[in-house]
Amino acid sequence: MARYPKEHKDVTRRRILDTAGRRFKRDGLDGSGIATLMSDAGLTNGAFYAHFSSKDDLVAAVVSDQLSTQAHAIQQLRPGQAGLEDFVHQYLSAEHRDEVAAGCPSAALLDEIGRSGDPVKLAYTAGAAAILDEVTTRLAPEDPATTRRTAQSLFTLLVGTMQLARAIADRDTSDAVLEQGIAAALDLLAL
Amino acid sequence: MARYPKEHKDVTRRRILDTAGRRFKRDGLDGSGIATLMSDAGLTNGAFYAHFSSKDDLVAAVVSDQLSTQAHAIQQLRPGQAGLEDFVHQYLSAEHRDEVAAGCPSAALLDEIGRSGDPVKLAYTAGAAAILDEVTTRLAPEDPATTRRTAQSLFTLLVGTMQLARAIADRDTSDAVLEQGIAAALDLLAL
DNA sequence: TGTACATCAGTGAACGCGCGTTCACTGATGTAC
DNA sequence: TGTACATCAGTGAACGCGCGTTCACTGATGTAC
Repeated sequence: MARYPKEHKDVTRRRILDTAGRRFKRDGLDGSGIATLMSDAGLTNGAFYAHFSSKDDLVAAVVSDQLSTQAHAIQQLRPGQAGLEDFVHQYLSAEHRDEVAAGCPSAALLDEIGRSGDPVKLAYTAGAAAILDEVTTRLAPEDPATTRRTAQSLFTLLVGTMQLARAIADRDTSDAVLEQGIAAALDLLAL
Repeated sequence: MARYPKEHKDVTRRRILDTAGRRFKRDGLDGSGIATLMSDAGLTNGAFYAHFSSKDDLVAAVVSDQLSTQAHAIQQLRPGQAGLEDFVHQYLSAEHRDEVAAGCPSAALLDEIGRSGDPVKLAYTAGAAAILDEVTTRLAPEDPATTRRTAQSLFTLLVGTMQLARAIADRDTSDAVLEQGIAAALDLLAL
């Protein structure tokens, strides 16, 4: 197999990015090996280095891809604050808590990204800025400084709440954490 | 070496817990191996299983220990809300951001704890409840439900903000994230 | 008080395994003549 | 149109290494006589 049409390699790369995104979020960056990941993508381990120069390179690419996907999803919501309210309900749902692989990359990986090298952090920095910009433009920008603060508060509150809900062993307590989080996030938007 | 006075084994266990706490927070749960960890504690790998039945058992013990240490630290603060304001400033400081090994276990490990098994999650659940109780009792309990919500909001906001600050490559941007986080957390306490 | 023995915290080599990465190779296709 | 060749995405075995865990052993101490 080779000499495929031009787009073939791009298609494969995309498949690796999607597979890696799900695996990383489910099993962590350290908990996901190249060989099993490539096997999940229907390839063998050796093919990996035709697409990425190292695991770190893949991690940076996945972080970048996942965050821009999330920024796009936020763009697609109902316009204005109403969209953010929808987002809060989606984000702090039991479904999102239980579907880590398909969920928010920050909730799944943020502390591991903090332990990563500069290329990964740079990818995250750019991606997070795009998301915060998107949230900020949705909040009426009467007072830009305070609005930026509200956007960041909303983001960190959502991420922290989801991580807490996932770390709690008892389902009822975890559900209650999500409910309190929703109320707190909506309060924040109402200010 | 053996047949030490009664307390000797407890002293060694404590040393392993402290060493493991620092390593886990710095390098992650998956990123810390038993052999190097025991070597840091001045012992050889084999001795580990005289103290813990498995790595998971150690992780659960460390999580429990770290969170109860944090609950105690919160107890020692100035009484009432003033103590919580002090805590916000300590927590969202550049020093705390840069000293992961000595810092908050939730900021360093929360998403990895969410990926762990039930014993670890149970240890976290109990530890987090103790911390939230401590914070709740410091907030005037006029309205217990709302107070609990404020305690949880403060906790998730602090953890999320610290993780975000650590994941950002640019120091100035990270400093700004901490400042915004402090303002948001103090706003929350002022309500 | 002096000696023999039981205890058990800690030693260190070994186990099978999966890790990230390298590399000589394959073989279906597009291109050149 | 038909044949020879170059391309290169993907193969799969191999590398040295660190992982979590097991286990026969050591040897300084407390205890029994």
